[in-house]
Amino acid sequence: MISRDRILEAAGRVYAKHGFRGATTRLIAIEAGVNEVTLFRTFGSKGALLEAVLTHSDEQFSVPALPTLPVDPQAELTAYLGVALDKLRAMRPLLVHATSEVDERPEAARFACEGRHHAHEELRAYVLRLQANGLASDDADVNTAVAMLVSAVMGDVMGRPMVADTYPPIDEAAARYVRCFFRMIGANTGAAATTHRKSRSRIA
Amino acid sequence: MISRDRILEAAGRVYAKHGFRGATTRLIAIEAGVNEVTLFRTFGSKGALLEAVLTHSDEQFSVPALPTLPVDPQAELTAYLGVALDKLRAMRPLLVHATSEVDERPEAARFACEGRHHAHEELRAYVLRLQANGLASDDADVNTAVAMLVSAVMGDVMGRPMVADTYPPIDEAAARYVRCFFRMIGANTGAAATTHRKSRSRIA
DNA sequence: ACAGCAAGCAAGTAGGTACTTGCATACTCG
DNA sequence: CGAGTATGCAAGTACCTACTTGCTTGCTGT
Repeated sequence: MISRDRILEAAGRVYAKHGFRGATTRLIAIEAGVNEVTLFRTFGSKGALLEAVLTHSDEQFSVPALPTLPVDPQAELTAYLGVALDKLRAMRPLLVHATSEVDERPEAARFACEGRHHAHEELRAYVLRLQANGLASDDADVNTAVAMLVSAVMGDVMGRPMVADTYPPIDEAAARYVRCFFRMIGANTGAAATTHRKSRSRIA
Repeated sequence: MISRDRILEAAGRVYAKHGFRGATTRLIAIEAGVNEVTLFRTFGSKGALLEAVLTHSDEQFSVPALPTLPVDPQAELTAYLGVALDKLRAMRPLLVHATSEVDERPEAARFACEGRHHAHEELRAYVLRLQANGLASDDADVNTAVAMLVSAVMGDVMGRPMVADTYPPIDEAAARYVRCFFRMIGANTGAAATTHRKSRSRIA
């Protein structure tokens, strides 16, 4: 039963590279250093194997929750986005293929959607807490703002490898998204340290 | 030579539905109501056909430019985003498949990236014009804000069909993104008509 | 009327795909 | 030691894929 894990991980890699149709059982077997029959004996069929890969993959995906009581919103959000960006970048290839196969393989839908939905709810709740504590303006369009932030993160992860030059520098991305987001929801960006950040506002 | 166009459009539809590997020549021929050999006689190979589909598709894609001299930024941007959203939604399936196949079919990259890059530059230039005319704050992080707006549009197009409930209502989307964007760049949202829009700020 | 060309049709080639079967090998546990 | 179990290997099945060939049909322009 050692091979099971080897196959799972190999399948993950091959699937990430070539998508479902491109991930042939032969390729997966070779990548796992395992005989092709073992693959069928262990998982039954290619479809079942790929399903196992997806559930296995989003079991491993977890982002630390945002604090219930906001104390330093800017730092908290930046850290949250930083972790989310890292984890999402690691699973980008899987995500993009899963997204494109949602129509043909419905089991991919959960994988491609669940995360976004969860993140949206978490962020939305957090902003409502900010509002409740007077840390964000009341007339903000919270839902749209959060949707834009989530899209920014997803867009960064999905698009940066293809068109890097339209995104903020990778090591500043999280912080910049947060600052822009704070302006959207009318939160004062780091009350105490109102640094004059004018010089940083242009890039290329 | 009637069949050439029929094949091109049929190939577009089949490719949009099944991706490159799933778009078999047989399927395309059937969809076009044409014999399979005609397809090879006209385009030479499946790869060449799909390349023709992509170039054909982004020739047709055009969004009206933003005005050189901004007079009603909110209306102008909203209209611009509205058109972009519509056009992108129409080509979403093509886009998502092209994105997932960038690694294997480099000719798909141009198709998947060019639009985003162009839109970013156009929007960025527009915002700089807003700033020059005193219609947007000078300390805004223009590049990041524009990246977030573009991501919001792409995210809406790509994600809404899968997780509709996290996005603003489809008929208000453009306007809401623009309002949030204006807060990001410190633009006064509709100078003359400072309507009390507090009641509209929450959704679900 | 006749040449030329676009298209259909039937059949075939060479290779890849998921998946199966039968048998041999090794390793583990009682 | 001996039974069970996991794995490897060789071969095969049935089907799909891109692409080709040779021949026929029908329409078009001169």
